[in-house]
Amino acid sequence: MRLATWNVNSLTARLPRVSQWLVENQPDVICLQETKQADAKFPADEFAALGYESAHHGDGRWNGVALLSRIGLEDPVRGFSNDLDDHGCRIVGATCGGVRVHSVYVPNGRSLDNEFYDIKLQWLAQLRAMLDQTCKPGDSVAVCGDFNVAPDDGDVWDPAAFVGATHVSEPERAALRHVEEWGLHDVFRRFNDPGVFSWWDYRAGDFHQGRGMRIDLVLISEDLAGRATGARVDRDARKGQKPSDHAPVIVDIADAVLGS
DNA sequence: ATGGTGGCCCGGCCA
Repeated sequence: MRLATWNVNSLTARLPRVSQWLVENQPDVICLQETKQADAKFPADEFAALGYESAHHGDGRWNGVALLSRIGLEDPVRGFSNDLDDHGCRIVGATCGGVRVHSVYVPNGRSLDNEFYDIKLQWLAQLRAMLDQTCKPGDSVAVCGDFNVAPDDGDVWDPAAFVGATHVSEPERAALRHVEEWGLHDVFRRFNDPGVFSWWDYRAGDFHQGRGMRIDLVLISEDLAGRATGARVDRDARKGQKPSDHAPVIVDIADAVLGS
């Protein structure tokens, strides 16, 4: 199973690049964030022509998340599934090939003293609560998306530049760890050194200067993590004409237990 | 330099 996540920063602006990327990279499941589309505008037909079923959760101008799968897509749920506010279409889940997959776009937080920072912490707590309420230990689960949190200082180009800023603060890192402590593994660093990033600001040539962060995560349950065979960022997708400010993250998972 | 770039959609918000 090839599982990917990509914040596309407007699917309307990015559709040609996304379609081409699907053809070239052949993910079985991909989670998209920041589609910035209403459900009626989501190009389900174009994805269907490429072999993907899809579920989208968006109301227009901001946020918007989607799941695409070519290995089945059952029981889609838009929002948190427990009546908690997902603050503008930030989570969609479905069962794909026996794995309960969630595409998430965690609120940015803006700044430590901003009300949206508290909403970010609450949102991560709600994500954990949703897992507790809808999934059992032992289930195959993936939570993939733009978490707007760099898990540790090795996921930031210069930790000193972010003192007092969001994405690196201890409370949000703790909130992310609490999600992982449900039973999810961030396997990326098993296959990559520190300093491999998934997002670079559009401004000031940050991408070409290597000033990025790893905030796009693929979190997978124990059974899947034990079968992970690789993880990478497709930096090429951040290059060229009209890129998203995020690059796709890909994790490959073997179908059977390795070495047995 | 308290900026910068890009998306939405046209003045200002959001990242």
